[in-house]
Amino acid sequence: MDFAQTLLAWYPDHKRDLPWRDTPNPYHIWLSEVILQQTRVKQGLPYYVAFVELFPTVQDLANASEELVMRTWQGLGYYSRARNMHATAKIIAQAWQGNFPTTKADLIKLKGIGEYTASAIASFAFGEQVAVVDGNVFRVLSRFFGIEADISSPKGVKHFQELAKTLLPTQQSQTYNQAIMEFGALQCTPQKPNCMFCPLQAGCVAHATGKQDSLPVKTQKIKQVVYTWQWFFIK
DNA sequence: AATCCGGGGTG
DNA sequence: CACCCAGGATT
Repeated sequence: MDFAQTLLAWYPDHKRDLPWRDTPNPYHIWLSEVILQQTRVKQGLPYYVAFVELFPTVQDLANASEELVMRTWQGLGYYSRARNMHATAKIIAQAWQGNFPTTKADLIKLKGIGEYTASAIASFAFGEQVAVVDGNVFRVLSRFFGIEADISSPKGVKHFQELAKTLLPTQQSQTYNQAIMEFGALQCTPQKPNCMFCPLQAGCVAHATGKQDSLPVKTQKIKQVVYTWQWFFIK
């Protein structure tokens, strides 16, 4: 069984039951994707529930006050996500008559929707044949194929995006995209991946070479936050 | 290409 | 404390 088929077989028995799964509603999918940017599912889930409850449709979000939108986002961080989301809701409500753009090409033009999110919405909501590449996918691919391209450089990112394209199955590409991300989140985790019980173990380069902990390669300037005893005196 | 944006969990 | 999280925008 090849890479994609193994993940497709693994997925049904392991996937978490999340409210934005198994829905074709592009508005709900978009909400979840924006909320989950650089945010763990456990932290984002209650915010997703709150947004759907307060703003059932994209028109409702568009018509909401900036103050209410920001207040609902309060505590999630990366606040430009909320401002961009609100602006994009207005664009979709007006220029698109409340109907989401249905292609990655059109989606990526919207504020707060980049390469990843455009691909995710196009795949999950509209079944477009595009590979979705997020932090989970970088990790799974770099380990399984033993790729040491640096994911903090545009060149490295491109390398993984090209590889991801070649792996995309012609059938069930949408489910496959969700499967590989879920696999990265639950099985091929950043620290202490569960290699002992892994359906991809036999073909995994990182497992064979013991490089699980050094992949993916990500070189980045470490921002040094200095904590000193002086803080103690700040009242 | 490098920086910035952030709260929260993990080892 | 260092690193990471369903990344994107700006410089």
